[in-house]
Amino acid sequence: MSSPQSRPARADTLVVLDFETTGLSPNQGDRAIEIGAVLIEQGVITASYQQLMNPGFSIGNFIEQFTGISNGMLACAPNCAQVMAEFADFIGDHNLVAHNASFDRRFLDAELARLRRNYSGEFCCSMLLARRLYPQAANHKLASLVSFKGLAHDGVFHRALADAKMTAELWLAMLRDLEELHGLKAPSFQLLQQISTSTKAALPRLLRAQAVGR
DNA sequence: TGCCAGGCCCTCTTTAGGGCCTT
Repeated sequence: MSSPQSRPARADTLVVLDFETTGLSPNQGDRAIEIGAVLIEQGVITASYQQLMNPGFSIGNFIEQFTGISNGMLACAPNCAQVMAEFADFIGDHNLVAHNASFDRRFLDAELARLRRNYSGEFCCSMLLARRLYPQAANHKLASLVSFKGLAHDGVFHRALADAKMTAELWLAMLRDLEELHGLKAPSFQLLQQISTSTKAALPRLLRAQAVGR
């Protein structure tokens, strides 16, 4: 439940996060094995967090190959409870962004529920926003969008901090495009949530209304 | 018993089906 706020949250001050996991569904017993995140404050990345975590069982070969995270690497990592308690402190009460946020939100909720911890920020999905802003992109996978926007990256994919940094750069690029192409300077986080979940048909009217209202 | 993700969007839809995206 959102608490009353005196003014809308900024869209350039939030935490961008990414989980690597043992599979696709915490409801099927999957667990987080790595969390990576960056804090963006007023459009600048000011802090980062990355930690492997031991899920308590061996991960499958597919995940080892997919992420480059091995069972050997996880054997000496702290357990999920230790890491997620620390990470809950990192995110604080910031709003949150992730690429395909419904996935990361499920794992964040599941891991924090085990600790009886909670968080007050709201999620916005960079993938849904990119679908609205860049319908001409070949697809809306994170790596494809990074290439589509010509964003700098270090060639590492499917590791939590690397993906969180790329998502953050994509998010900042979308903020720039909203200002340059649509006249939306310093949009609120709530407006970006609204844009990301609007229908394709409703988007032009929404953007016009925001531009006119300024 | 048999199956096994789930949320979101799009479309010749809406009493539905299929594709995308995340690991």
